[in-house]
Parts: sequence; structure tokens; C-alpha cells
Amino acid sequence: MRTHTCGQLRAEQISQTVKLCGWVDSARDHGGAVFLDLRDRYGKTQVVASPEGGDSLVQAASRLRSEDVIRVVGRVEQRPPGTVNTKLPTGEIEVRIQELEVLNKSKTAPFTPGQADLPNEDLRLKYRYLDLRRPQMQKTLLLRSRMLEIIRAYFAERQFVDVETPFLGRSTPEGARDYLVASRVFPGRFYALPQSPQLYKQILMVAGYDRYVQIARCFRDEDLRADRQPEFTQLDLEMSFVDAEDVIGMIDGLIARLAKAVLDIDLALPLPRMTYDEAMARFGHDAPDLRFGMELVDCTDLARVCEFRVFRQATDTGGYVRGINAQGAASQFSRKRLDELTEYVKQDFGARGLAWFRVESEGKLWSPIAKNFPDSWLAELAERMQASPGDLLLFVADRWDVTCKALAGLRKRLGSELKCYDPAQLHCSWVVEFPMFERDQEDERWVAMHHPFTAPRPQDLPLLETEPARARAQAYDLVINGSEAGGGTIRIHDHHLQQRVFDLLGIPPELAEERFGFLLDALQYGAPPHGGIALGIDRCVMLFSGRDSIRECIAFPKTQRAMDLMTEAPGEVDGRQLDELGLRVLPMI
RNA sequence: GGGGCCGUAGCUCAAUUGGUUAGAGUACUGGACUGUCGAUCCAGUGGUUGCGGGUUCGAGUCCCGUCGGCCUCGCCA
Repeated sequence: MRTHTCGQLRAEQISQTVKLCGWVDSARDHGGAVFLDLRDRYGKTQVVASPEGGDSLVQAASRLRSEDVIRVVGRVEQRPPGTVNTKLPTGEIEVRIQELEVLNKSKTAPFTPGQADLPNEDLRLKYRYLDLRRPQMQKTLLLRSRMLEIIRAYFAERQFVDVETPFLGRSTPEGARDYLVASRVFPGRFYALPQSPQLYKQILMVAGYDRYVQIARCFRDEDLRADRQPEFTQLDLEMSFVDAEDVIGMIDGLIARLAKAVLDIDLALPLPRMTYDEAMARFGHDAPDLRFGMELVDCTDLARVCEFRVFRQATDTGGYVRGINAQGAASQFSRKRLDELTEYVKQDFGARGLAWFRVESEGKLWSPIAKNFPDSWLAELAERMQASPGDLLLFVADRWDVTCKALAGLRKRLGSELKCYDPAQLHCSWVVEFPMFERDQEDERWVAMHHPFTAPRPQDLPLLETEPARARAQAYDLVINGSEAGGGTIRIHDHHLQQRVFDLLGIPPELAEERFGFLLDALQYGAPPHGGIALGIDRCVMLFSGRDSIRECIAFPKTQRAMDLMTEAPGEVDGRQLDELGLRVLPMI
């Protein structure tokens, strides 16, 4: 039907007769001549209907509207002097229409790809096919496609085996909420869609496929966020006879290749590392944004010797007083905005409050609470915070975890609002040596921080039963611009150690046997040492393309309530389907 | 489950302290125009202000509820 695409024609094709197909992007009707911008995913080309082609041609062209699909046959011509469009790669030429065929007339669209203002997101999602016509969306999906191409090539070159694992598996006791699929053959029994192919890839290691890779779809029935969708794509891989360094090195190479190919950025390897403890101390977060400073400063020792009731109450009960210095920000934060920040740390992180000081000329600290402190103490605080005139100091006095969350939240918010970094910059690093376990506040038990198959550091083995809180895992997270882009661990390959960890997590042997019996069995049949990692592909595309929502990087994403506005999934089903599955829907109260 | 923002013409938005007939741009329809490229010019159509209730002489505006979208805490091994 066509000889060229709409982004292809240049001066070299002048005087050739060509056939183009595409969507009418815009039409400019001058009565005598009609100019049309014809669009496809490759670009735009101006095609012209003029009286030389006949009155009926001009009439037909004047009836065309945005998003009509047409085919034209015509001659490529040099544009007259002064009418070259330098904004278009094809702007030097135009196609003089000889034949015009309307392949499909479009209804007037609720919005068009060319319009200046982006419509609301719900409308974009309902008419996703229109939204996906926008060059911006096409650019992002093409970038995603290219990244996947590079990833597949990278691992193919390194003898990785691509193995597909089941979608229909069984529910796991820990982790995220599962999406369930009812079994027809076994009424009352359910498959679970995979949260990740974790167990299968470990089994593949036991089976001797010592380098496994898969671009795997994963499902988690949890609440959504700007960077979280209920179904998402992971680059999942696993390797045998490796340690953490081997896996990290493998991913270093991949990230560097992607950065070079996609953004033309040369990343220095190896990517920087930081331990979990250091990340929490310096940034209050296990995925710190290292594009800017504003590090957390511990002032607990100073607080302990002051008389200010709020600080003393925190330190006397084993809490901490930590702060950040928003350099030069004092004048930008009115009383009202500081109240907003206070409300933010209270509401979002459960902090009891926010103490703040403005650094005045001569370096004196001013604050409504300053009268609670002697000048010498304030001077010491200013020095600790490396305060300069014009700075804004913010402090949270609370439990360790609250100071972490609140200050990390403030740091992220202020870093963005104060433009502390170049949004186009790409900063990749690793956070390593995560704790093996964390305390479940409600149930008063230990839960695996990563997952229950994570191997502790060999030197921490004795701590498992004595001081589980201090045991560190052979775990590593890839952090890009303050986002967790992926994470992995070296796995337990010893059956006895796996049992010990299950015991510690309070998973009874019978339950472990029921849920993971096949893995525990497999570990006894010659399981090699192994480990791996999974990267969130959607998130990586988001970070590499500089978008701020994962939905912009997924062709057909779901809303915050996990609905697909185009297909209106989830939908109701026929009573007969429920009968076959032995299911009955209860009325919701 | 909690907190916040938003919902006005097909679309993007405006509408003074609660005050006359809810406006603009764009799209759409009709007309003019042979060099535009966000074409231009003229005219026109288009509204249950998401929905329901309340307060008021009077509600797009205030209050309550509800539906939908977004951000976020919890949650996400």
C-alpha cells in the first residue's frame, strides 16, 4: 500500500512518485489548496491537494479531519522557496497528491495526538489507542523496546538460558497478597499468579542451568503508587557458583551498556556501593538519592545535654534527634510553608513534630523554640550542622525509624522543590548488606527483610539464634536516582540452613514442608551455591526516560484502583462460570 | 483503612466575598481564501457545573454523602 513511511522522504526523493499511508494530523484548507500533515509512527510529511489534481481531489481533501486514515499517491516535490519547514525532518519536501483514498474516516476524537494540552489521565486511559498515538508515548514505548533488545542481547552473549516459568503456581505464605485463579478441576482450590519466579529459578539452578534469565511478568495484589502496578515486568536472573560480587558485576555491565546506548552516558564501573547501615545513617533510606547531599546529621548527643523538653523526651526514651540542612532555603520557607512541612512529617511518617531554625547573618540561629537553648548550645548545633547564613535547619526528635522516614521524606521533598539536582542526571549505585530480618511490630516476630531464601553472610551465621537483628544478608539493591530499581540475594543452598531460617521466622516445619517442600527436597539433591537478582523493567524505563510515572512506560496500565479504564476490567462474570469453579459471590457489607 | 488535591462545553481552563442570562481558547458545523505548517478571517452549534442531599432570598462557589482520577502513609517477603 505504501512505498515510504511518513518520516522517510528527503530531497533525494524529489520527482519520485510515492505512496504514503497514515493519519491526518492536521489539515489547513486554503480553498484552492489543502495542506495535510500526514502522520505515522515514523514522522510527519506534508501532502498537498491543489487544483492541478482536479477539483474533486481538492473537495475530497477539504473534507478530511484529524485522525482520518488515508492513502495518497503523489510526486515528491521541492517546497517553494520560503516555505521549507525546518521543524520537520521532512520539511524540505512535500508530496503533491495525485490520488487520495480515504481508508477509514475517524469520528471526532475526544482528543488528538497533536493537541497542546494533555487531557486528564482517565480520558487518556479510556482512549489509550489515541493516547498511544502521541509521539511522546511512542518514544517511550520504543525506548522500552530498545532496552529489552539490549538486555536480551547482553545475556544471550553471556550464555544465559531464557526459561519461561509458570503463571499458574501456588500461593506463598509470606510476601505480598496473591492474585488468585480458581481451579475448575479442583473446586475450592486456587492457583496464585507469581509475585516473582523466585522458587522456579532456584530449582533451575539445582537442575544445572547455571545462568538463567527471563523477562517475567509478576503480579502483586497490593495498593498502587506512581511507581507500582499490580502487574509489572521484571528482568529476572539467577546464576550458580557465584557470590554477590559476581551478580553485581554482571548487572554493572548491563546498566553501563544501557546508559551508553540509551542516554549516551558513560558510567564509571564498578558502580558505587554503600552498606544498608550507612545508607540509613546518612540518608534515612535504603534507596538514597545520591544526586545531592543534604545528608542527615545526628545531634542526639547535643540533645541529651539540653533542657528543651521535646528533645530531652526523645533522648531520655532511647530516641534520636537528627536533622538536615537545607542550604540557602531559609528565605524560601515562610511560616506557612514550614507548618506544611510539619504537617507532612506528622501525617505521613507519624513524627511528633518538626523543629526548625533559620540561620541569620552572623550565623545566629533563629526559631520560635530558640529561647529554650543557651547561645553556646545553639552555636554548637550550628557548627554540627555546618550552618551558614541563609540556611534552614530541620530536626526530628523521635524513634530511630521515625527520624529515618521523616527526614528521608523531607530530604526527598526539599531536594526536588529546591532543585538540588539535575533531573536528567542518572545516578546508579548499590546498597548492600541488608539485615536478614526485621521485627514485625504487630505480631512480635521476625520476618525476612528480603525473602526467606536469602543467605546470611557466613560470618553472621552464629548470630542467627543469638542476635538475629544483627545478622546481615548477602543482599544487594540497585538504586537509581533514589528509586529501588532492583534487588537480589545469594540464596541458601543448604537444606539445614534453610530449616534454621524457617525456624527463626516461625514457619513450622509442616508448613514449610507443605509450601516449599519441593524446594527443601531439591536442596538435598545437589544444589549448587547460587544467587541472582530481579530488576523492575517498568521502573528502569521510567528512570531512563525521565518520566515520573510507571504508567507512562506501560502500554496498558491500570488506575490506582487497579482498573483498566479501556476494557473496564475487572468485570463481572456469568453465573455459569462461577458454578463451574464452585464459587459464590457474597454480598459486600 | 488514613491524609491530601482534583472533577465546569467534545478537550484544556476561567468565573471577584455566595449574587443578573456560567465565559475564553481549541475542537466541531457552515462560509471566505492557492503556500500554509498552532494557517487566517466571518458566523454558528455546544452546559443536569460528576451524581445525590442540605444550608441560603439566592450555590459552580459553603456543608454532608457518594462516584471517578491523581499524590501519599499503611501495605508492597
